[in-house]
Amino acid sequence: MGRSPCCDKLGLKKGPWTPEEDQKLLAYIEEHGHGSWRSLPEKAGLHRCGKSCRLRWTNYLRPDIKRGKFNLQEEQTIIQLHALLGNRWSAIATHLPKRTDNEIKNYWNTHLKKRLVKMGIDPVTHKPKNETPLSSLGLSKNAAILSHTAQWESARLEAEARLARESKLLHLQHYQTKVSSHHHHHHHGFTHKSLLTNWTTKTNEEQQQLDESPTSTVSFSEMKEPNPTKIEFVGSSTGGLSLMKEPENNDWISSTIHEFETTQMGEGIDEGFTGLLLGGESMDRSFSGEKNETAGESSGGDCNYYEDSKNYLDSIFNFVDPSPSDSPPMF
DNA sequence: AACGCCTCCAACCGCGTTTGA
DNA sequence: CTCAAACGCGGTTGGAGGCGT
Repeated sequence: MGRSPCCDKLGLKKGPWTPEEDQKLLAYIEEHGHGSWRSLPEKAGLHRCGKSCRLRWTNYLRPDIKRGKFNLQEEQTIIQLHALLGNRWSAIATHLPKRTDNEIKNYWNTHLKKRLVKMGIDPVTHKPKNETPLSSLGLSKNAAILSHTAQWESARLEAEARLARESKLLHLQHYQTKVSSHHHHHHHGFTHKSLLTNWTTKTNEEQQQLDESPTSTVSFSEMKEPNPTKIEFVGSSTGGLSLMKEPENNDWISSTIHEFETTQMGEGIDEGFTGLLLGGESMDRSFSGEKNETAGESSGGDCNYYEDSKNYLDSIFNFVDPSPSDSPPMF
């Protein structure tokens, strides 16, 4: 089957967007919603393909995007979720509602991945590249646990993605009736705001709280879910992680996350894992600057690497499995 | 000033999945 | 059920800007 023509059509513009184009797209979506991306460019008077418009909107023009530097909690969340989910940027982005998957992906590739590499940690597996010294520190068991958990999470993610899609659909219908009846009553002047970020209907107060917090609580409890198992997102408006909770059989994961939040985020955010990985300049210093590393092992490089890697892994393991004795058998 | 190298990120590309006729 | 169109995702690219020489 052939690919869809998309931008192949002659006369369609590519490359950076001009302010005029942004304005056209913004004005059109504000007025009509995006509807079909395919037909949008023509209606909006843009000489772009729908794909390009969608990308511009979702990655740049959307009014609910938080721009600028990632804070510590966001970095921490990305690293932890990446350890669990891998390069599933859109899934990771659902837990950082004001960040786009593209932004997270870029930030990972340009910053976070490099940090891990400098620590001697494989950014793909989140394991130390040289297992041997760390194995002697008793980490191999934890690595196995993490690997198992990652597999489990991977399967769980499929369900999450399905739910998200279904939820999107439900709320799209809700939105389409709403947008025609009451325009321009939201703050920011975008009636579709909540639809585009969190798919659930929220009160203004709830939405305001979300706007001010790094991450948000996303609840699926309102959904007409055909699956009898109740599934919902849990999290705190004070930031940190929001992961899906399946009370029937996976309660320990959410309690694990909750425990992680209270121990890692609530107090001592500069200590341990956070201080280690997310300490910004201090971190960069301890793992030597971009250009000055190389032969300078004199400042105790290797020992610190192993110790730091151990702390890093411990932190992730604490996140996914803080108290193995209390955890139910997984398989 | 000129040049080369590097970093960053917006945008593109190609593919898998979903939708709907 | 089939198949083309549309959508959404993840990988990759290219150009702008920063920095050092």
